[in-house]
Amino acid sequence: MREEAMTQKLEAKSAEERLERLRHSAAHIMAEAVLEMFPEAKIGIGPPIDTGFYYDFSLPRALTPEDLPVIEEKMRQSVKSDVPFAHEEISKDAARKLFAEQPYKLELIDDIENEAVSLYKHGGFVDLCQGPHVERTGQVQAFKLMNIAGAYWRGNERNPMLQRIYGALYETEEELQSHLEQIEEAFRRDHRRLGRELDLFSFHEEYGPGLVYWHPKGGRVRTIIEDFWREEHYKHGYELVYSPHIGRSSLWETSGHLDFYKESMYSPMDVDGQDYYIKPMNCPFHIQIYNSGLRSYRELPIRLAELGTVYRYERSGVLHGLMRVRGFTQDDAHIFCRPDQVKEEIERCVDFMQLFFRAFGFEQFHVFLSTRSPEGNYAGSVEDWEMATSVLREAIQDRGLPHDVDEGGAVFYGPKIDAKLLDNLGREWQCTTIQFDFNLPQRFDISYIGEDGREHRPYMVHRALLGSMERFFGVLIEQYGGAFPLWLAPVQAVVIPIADRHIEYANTVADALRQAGLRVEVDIRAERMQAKIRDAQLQKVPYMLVVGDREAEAGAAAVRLRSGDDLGAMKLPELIARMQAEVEERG
RNA sequence: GCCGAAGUGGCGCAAUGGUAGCGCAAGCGAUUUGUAAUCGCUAGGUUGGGGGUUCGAUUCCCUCCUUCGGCUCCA
Repeated sequence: MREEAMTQKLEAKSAEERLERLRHSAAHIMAEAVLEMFPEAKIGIGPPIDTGFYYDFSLPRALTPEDLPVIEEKMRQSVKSDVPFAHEEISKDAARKLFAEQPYKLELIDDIENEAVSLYKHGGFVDLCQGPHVERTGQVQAFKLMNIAGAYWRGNERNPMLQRIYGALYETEEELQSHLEQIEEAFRRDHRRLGRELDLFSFHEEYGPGLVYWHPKGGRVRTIIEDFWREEHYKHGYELVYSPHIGRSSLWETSGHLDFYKESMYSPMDVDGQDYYIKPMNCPFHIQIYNSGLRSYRELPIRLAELGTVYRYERSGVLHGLMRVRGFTQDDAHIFCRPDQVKEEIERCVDFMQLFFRAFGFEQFHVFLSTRSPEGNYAGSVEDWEMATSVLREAIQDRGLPHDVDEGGAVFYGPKIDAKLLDNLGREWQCTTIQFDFNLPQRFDISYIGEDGREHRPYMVHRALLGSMERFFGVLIEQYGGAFPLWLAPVQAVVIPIADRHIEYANTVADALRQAGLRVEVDIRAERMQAKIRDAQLQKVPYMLVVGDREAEAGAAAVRLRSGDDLGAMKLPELIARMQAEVEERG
C-alpha cells in the first residue's frame, strides 16, 4: 500500500515534470516563430507556468490578436518538422558573442555565476536556458496561444515594457479543450457578471470607479455574513468598536502613514483650517481606544474588532470588480497582549480564520509566512522579529497548514501570515492577514502596567480574517457560482402560484415561512408556472414552492429544489423544519 | 501608473462614411396555465465625454474618462 502510494506519487511527479518540459519547449518554439516574423526582435524570458507558457519580446510594433494565429501556424510547422532539442554548454564569453544582438540575454548572462552557461537549441533557434526540454519539437502538440499582454522586463516597473504572449498547453488535446471550457465556465461564474445577473451590486464608473453599490440582495448576504461574524467575535472574546472615518493630519503623522502610506491616501479635506484625512486603515483609531485609559496587565489581551470602512487610492489599472476596489470594509481587529500571551493569541487567530473558511465552504486556501530579509529597515528589535516569526510559523505548522515562506515579504513593521483564496480562474486574492506590529505601539507610546507596577509595552497584532467584505463577497460569489447555500441565499424560497386563484394561499405559505425566519418571495406575475420556475432557477433560488389546488387543499407546497430535484408535496410544518435545519447547519 | 484591446437602449449583440437595427428585459393588454421561456402591442439611443477631418462620422484622426486581459502594487 505504502509502496503503491509512493509509485503513484513518483508517477504524478514525473507527469508534472513532463508537462513542464512540454510547456517550456513550446515557449522556445514560439520564440522561434516570433523571431521568424520579426528578425530584429529582442527576446526576454519564456518560462512554463501552471496552465502553459509565455515568452516576452521587444518588437518593432505592437502585436494584435490577428498575429496570434499566424505565430501559432509557424509553431505548428516547427512541430511538424520534428527537430530535436539539443543541449550545449559554452563559456560566458562565447555566449556573449552568440547573443551579441540580444541585450536581455546579455543581462542574464552577466548574472550567471558559473563560468559555463547552458544553451538549448532546436532547428535554427538557440536560447540561453537551463532546460530541461522534451526530446523533439514534434512532442509539443496540444497548445493554443491565448493572449497578448504587457510585462515589465524582470517585473520591475522602471524597466522597459515587453510584449508577452501567453499560451495554454496540456498533455493531450482533451485536456487542453477541457481547460478552454473551464475558462468559458469561469466567465459564466465571474462575480462581476453574476453580480449584475443576480442583482447583488453595481458600479457607477461615471461617479467614481472602484466604489461599490450594494443592492438589496447583495446587502442581504453581507448582513448575514456580518451578523455571523459579530456573533462569532463576541463568542471568541473580542469587543466590537466603531471608529471615525476621518482623522486630523496629526494622527496620521504620529502613525507614520503620512510618511509611508501617503500615496495610497486621498488628499486631505479642510475642516476649520485643519487637514483631515479619510482613513486608509483603522489601526490608529483602535490604538486611541486602547489608550483611552490606563491599562493593567490583568485586562490583557484586549481584542478590538471593527467592520471598518477604509478608502485607499488604487492605481487605475488595478481595479477589478469587487476584488480590488477603492473603498472597502475590513473585518479588522487589533489585539493588544502581553509577551506571554502572544503565542496563544496567534493560534487563536489561525483557528478563527479556519472557522470562517470552513463556514463559508472554502477548502482551498494558500497560506504564506512573510518574513524579513536580512537587510532592510525594520521597526522593532531583531529578537522581537525572531520571536514573532517563530510563533507565526509554529501556529501554522501545528495545524498542519501547508504554507510558503515569502522571505523578505514582511512589511517594515512586522512579520505576518497571509491566506489567499482562489477565484474561479485560479487567481489568488489575499484575504486573511495576521500581522505583528512593532511600529505603532512605539509611535503612540502605548503601555500597560505590569505586575511589577511598571509600564510595559504591549504586543500588537493586526488581523483581518475575511479580509474585506467586498473581496470576500467576490470570492464567495465565484466559489458558489452565485448559488449560495440556504443560510446565505438572499431569497431562500419563491412561492409559485399556478393560477391567480392560488395567490392568496401562496401568501399564506410565504407568511408562514417568514414567521419562521425564512426569506421568501411570492411570484405573482401573470406568467405561466414554467416561466416562474425558469426565472427562479436563473436567480439560483434554493427552494421553489409550487402551489395549486392540490397544495392549497392539503396545506402543503410542492417542493422543487434548485438542483432540479422534485421533493413532491410537503406539509408546511415539515417544510419549515427541513429548511430551518438546513440553515442551522449552514448548508 | 505602464502595454494592448474595447466602449452602440437596463443586459447581450448588429450596422464601415449616407435615415442606428435585433434578441432578452421593461410597460400595457389578452391568456389562468402542474415543474426551465404564452401571445400581441408599445416605449426606450445627441453610438462613453470633448475636439477635429468631411457636404455628411457609430464608422477616420486627436484627447480625456471608463472597462477588459496582463505587468507593477495590494485587503
